[in-house]
Amino acid sequence: MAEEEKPGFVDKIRKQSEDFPGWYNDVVRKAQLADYSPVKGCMVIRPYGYALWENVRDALDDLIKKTGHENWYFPALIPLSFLEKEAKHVEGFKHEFQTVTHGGGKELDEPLVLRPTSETMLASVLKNYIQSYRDLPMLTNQWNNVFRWELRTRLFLRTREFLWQEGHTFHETAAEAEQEVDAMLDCYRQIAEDWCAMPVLLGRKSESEKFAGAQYSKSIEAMMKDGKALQSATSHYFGENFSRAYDLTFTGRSNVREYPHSTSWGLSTRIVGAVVMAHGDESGLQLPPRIAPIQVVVIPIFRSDTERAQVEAALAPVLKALDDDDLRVRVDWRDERPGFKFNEWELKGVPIRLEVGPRDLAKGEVTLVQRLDRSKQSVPIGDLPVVIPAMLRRIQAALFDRALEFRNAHTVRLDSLEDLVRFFDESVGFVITPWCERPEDEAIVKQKTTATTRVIPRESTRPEKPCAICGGPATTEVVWAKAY
RNA sequence: CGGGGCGUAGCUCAGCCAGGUUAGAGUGCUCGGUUCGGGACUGAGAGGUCGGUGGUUCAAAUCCACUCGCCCCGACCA
Repeated sequence: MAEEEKPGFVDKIRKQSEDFPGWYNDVVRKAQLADYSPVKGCMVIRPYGYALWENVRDALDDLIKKTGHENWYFPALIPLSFLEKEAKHVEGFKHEFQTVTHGGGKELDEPLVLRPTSETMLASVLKNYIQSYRDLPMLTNQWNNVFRWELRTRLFLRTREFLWQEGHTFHETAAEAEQEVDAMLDCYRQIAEDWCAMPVLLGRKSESEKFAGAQYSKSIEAMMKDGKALQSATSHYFGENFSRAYDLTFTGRSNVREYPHSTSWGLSTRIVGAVVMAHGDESGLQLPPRIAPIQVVVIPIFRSDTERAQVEAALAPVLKALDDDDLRVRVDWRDERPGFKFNEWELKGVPIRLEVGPRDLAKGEVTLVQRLDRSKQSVPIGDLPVVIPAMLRRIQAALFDRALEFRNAHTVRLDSLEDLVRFFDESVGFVITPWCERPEDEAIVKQKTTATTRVIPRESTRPEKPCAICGGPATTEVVWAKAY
């Protein structure tokens, strides 16, 4: 019988190939990553999803600390007047404010805004700690929640409250601050590529796509399996914008008051949604081993109490072989049939399944099955300490390679508006064109295709051909895509 | 915020158009038996303010109005 015909199949997950958004919702909820909550637009992150986030978080926290930053914590409530000091910033965010107006049953003299981001709080607070060039660079980070009044929400991708880290730094010179922007963007590239196995494009955002209040923004962009782009982290250069708005100054080396140059950069729980959509398939999640909450799930197989005892005894040396702090192993002793467990752990994306049953025991071996392609192999128990870590590394690399191959297969270079419009009419993916950087061109393309500019790639050079949209002299290449 | 779709058991849904016994199915859940290498079978059982409010009617899951929520597509949006 085909899997689709089996009773209850429809209760599992919708097909990725037929209904991508429905598939995404099903996978997130049925793999128990997250769920809807009693509060509109806000989600509950369940233990399996939170463990996944923790693994990404810990890896990034490590990088942030290794690059010299320290973690702080700042208040979640920001006086409205703080936010209003930087005109473009407040203009960009005011429609998303969620505001506390009452305390102790009385109306507050001044409303407090639930932080949508903390540039204004940081500038207001850090001016007390920055007096001299000797206090710079000030390299801060905080892990927190932020609130934005989104009109259309999706689990992990866009919610009214979400978790992230926001780094904020202040520097003596523009050059040093700009280096910081690139250095942190590279940390994000490492998290995306080396940990989440998602190849990303690095580059600068267009003027119309940049962060409110920034001089420029950079981002990493990943391709999802439906060909859409997901902005997976951003890094912003503010110049003196925030320092001036908050009158944050330091005494420079020549004894004059100067404005420091600042940056901010963030990566959020959205990355979890990215991992789901970058690697998942019809059976559910596929988690990169380095961030998988469970890397190896052990399925004992037995038909009687006698066999159960035999399997249990045989499992002792297996678990001992896998007893490594760097290996995350779970044994599934639940009273269910093996096939049920196979399907469930595939839905949850566990990279390796280790089966131990009578047939294996007779040979002194176990069966390893890779989530990647369901390939099976028998391995002597004694070889597990070597075979398992090697297999996890190969799976990690294979997921990255597969995602890169997918992206390459869905990326084209085009030179005209007609070709670009036709591409988005009948296809999905990234389109690279020469561009003159006029915002008017973005409006035209968006109106015709709903695609937007994602990044001006870091490595792009001035093209010889004219702007694909208006025919004017092109100044750069740009990547167009439909985006989340 | 605009357009479309949908709210009936934990989940997926039927019933509504054409109002009429005690509101159903599958799956899940609890207990028992047989099973167990790709989503088992079977017996018994628990589980529902039919999203909410108001209206029409002898009678509303079903018709009407309002409202709340969810999903999709847009707009908006680091």
